[in-house]
Amino acid sequence: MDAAAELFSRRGYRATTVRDIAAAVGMLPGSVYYHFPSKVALLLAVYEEGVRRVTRRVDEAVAQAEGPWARLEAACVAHLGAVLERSDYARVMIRVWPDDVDAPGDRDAPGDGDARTDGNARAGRLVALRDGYEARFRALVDALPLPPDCAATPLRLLLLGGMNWAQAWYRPGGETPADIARAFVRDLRRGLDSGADGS
Amino acid sequence: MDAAAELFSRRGYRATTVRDIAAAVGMLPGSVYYHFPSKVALLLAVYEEGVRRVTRRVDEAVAQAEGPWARLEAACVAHLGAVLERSDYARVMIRVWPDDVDAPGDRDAPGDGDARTDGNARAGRLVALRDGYEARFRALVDALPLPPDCAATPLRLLLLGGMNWAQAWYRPGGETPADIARAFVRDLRRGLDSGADGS
Amino acid sequence: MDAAAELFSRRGYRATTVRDIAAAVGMLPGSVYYHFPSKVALLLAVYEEGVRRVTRRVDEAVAQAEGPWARLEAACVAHLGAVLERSDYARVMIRVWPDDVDAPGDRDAPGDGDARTDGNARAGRLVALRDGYEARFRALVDALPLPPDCAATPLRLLLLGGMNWAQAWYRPGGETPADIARAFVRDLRRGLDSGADGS
Amino acid sequence: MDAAAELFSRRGYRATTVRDIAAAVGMLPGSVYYHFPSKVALLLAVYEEGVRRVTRRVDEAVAQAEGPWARLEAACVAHLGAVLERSDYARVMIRVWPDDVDAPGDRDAPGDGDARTDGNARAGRLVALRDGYEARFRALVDALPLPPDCAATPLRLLLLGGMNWAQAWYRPGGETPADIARAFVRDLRRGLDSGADGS
DNA sequence: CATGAATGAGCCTTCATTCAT
DNA sequence: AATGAATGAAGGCTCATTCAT
Repeated sequence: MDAAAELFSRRGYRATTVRDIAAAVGMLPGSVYYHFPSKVALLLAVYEEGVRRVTRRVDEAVAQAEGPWARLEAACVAHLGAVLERSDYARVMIRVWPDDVDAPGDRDAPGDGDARTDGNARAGRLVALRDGYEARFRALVDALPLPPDCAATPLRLLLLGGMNWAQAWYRPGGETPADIARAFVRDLRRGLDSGADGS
Repeated sequence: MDAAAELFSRRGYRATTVRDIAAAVGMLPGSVYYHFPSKVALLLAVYEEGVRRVTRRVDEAVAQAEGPWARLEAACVAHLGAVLERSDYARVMIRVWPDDVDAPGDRDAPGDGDARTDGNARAGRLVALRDGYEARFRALVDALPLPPDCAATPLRLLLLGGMNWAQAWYRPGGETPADIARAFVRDLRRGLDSGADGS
Repeated sequence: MDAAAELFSRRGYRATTVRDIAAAVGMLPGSVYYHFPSKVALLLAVYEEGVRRVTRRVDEAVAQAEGPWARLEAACVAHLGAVLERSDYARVMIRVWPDDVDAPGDRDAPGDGDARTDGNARAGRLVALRDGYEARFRALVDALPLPPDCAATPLRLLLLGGMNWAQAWYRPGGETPADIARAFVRDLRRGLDSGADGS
Repeated sequence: MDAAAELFSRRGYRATTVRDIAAAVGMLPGSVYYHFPSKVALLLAVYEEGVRRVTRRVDEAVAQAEGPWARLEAACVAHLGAVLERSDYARVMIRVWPDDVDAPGDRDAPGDGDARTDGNARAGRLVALRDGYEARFRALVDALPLPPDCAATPLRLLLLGGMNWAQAWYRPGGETPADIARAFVRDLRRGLDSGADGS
């Protein structure tokens, strides 16, 4: 029944109705609630499964590569493949913003109003899941033999962002996700400045 | 009235109600419709203004820089600054996915089903606006003195994606958007591989 | 399974779900339907049992008392005890209004519209049960040596109403139901007793 | 629009749907929410109005009577008239039990589970309103010249209960509510009156 | 005897939108 | 230029009920 991942990944969380999901599997809306207590719970389950799958895929790919750059490249190939083509579950991780799940009526909750402090539990769960996953990339990038004046953080953020954003422009049929991932890593690895001049 | 940009950028299109927007300016929901024929039209106006603003900002920055890398860097600093801090309008460009505006009831339209062909007019307008803007970056990257075997497209996509995705993790108070943008460009420009080994 | 009486008596008929009842005995909702054909049937069974129990209790109490006033008092002590403390089944008789069981969709049934004439069969059953039980009190009050200008009906209605309504304010810990019942009867008796005899 | 009182008083709170109420005034369900933020709020408004009306009626009647028994009788005539015939609003006070408005899903709320301690705010409001009103009767009964061994509380409870429960059996066409109320008071008075005087 | 899975009608509520004033 | 009142289509969710196993 978890092909609800397909709808969440394609239309986003809010634009997907429980009715849509039910209809997609030939059920009636009420029936969904036998399996999941709420729409949010369904999303959470899908999201978790997405993280689980992409994590396994990446871990396997990394395990088979040698050398820090090769490992990072393997991870990126796995990540981008999952996120663009392989798995609706993984796609959900990218398409759904954590705060999409905040209750619509919970605005101006009592309190000092710092939404980042008393942050919603559900959104928080999503963020935690994503963070847990991305820790892998942190480790991979930290293991790189980088020039002393080059910080790992922006590099990681650039790479992950570039891949995640790919959902905005990627269309099947052109270059494969694997090719794209390899190009990204290669661009970062070697100097792009052919020499000449500069600023 | 266009401080609706704030809500669209913070909560997304679907999670923002016309009521919210009206209330934010002390109006009643019906009154919004005197100024804009529909919620989508409002978004479009905001989106267009966002594109306009970020375009101007980028163009000005580029005009004052010399050399292809410096010009790209200036553009990135302008872009990231707008998208992260400066402008709710610009933020909307990133936060709102074009297909968020597709009519909820227009699903499974009859036809051959190629969403790219019969694509929704409103979503199409948004895409067109974004594409028009991103053409600047295409030109900027094409002007770079790149190694012969290095394609401009993935490079551009990586850079833009890295910047746009920054909305997902950026929090004010740390490194400035300008610093981040410069780090991104620098990382791409010079080689990151310190030499040693590889594979 | 008939500890569903507890829920009906505490929450009322409509506020109690079949799920609640099933869960209270460690079953699943569907399983309830092996034992009872419908929720209404369950209520009816509980209601009947309630009437049966309170009837037995009252009859026993009355049998052991002598004199019309003493018999009435005994009946009231038994009734109020059952209805306030002793039995969830009896409590249901008071808490559930007969028309609570009318089918929600059966409104504006075609016909002459006299709700008392075409009255719903289920509600009617409940009313009949209650009436049958209250006949006891009618007899008890009719047996009282009342002044000639004092009608038995209002007296009975006042007494029964006062007792039944006690569910609205009674809290365990204060005066006992028996004390309350005795006070009610005594308040009515003084002066109503034309003189003759008594308990 | 407050003719929703009619439905609440006739069918009870839970059995009355917002659709019913809207239909009764030729509206659509959503339109009700322009005037009241929720079904509970509507009930509260009706309930409050019911208390207000019955209070005014009783106060006026009491003001025109002289002597403690006459004042009590006047109050009862007013109360029973309102509750049985005059006002749907007043009827709601009797028909709707405060805990009918408790949220259906709020069961097993966190905490030690004493529902009477952490009682629901909405139910509490209803109880407070009713208590405020019934204080009048407390004062009226306390002012009665009762025999020393006769407690005012059970007397009041008997009388109020007898009247409120009348909704369960009263049918228009027979004795009038005023007659019934007078009979109730008279039944109680004879003998309860320590002798002195009266109306 | 009981469960797991599903149904379908209905519920309260939301929300973009309309329109006379 | 804005409001007040309504609309109507959904939306998430509940619940009595069914039924094959």
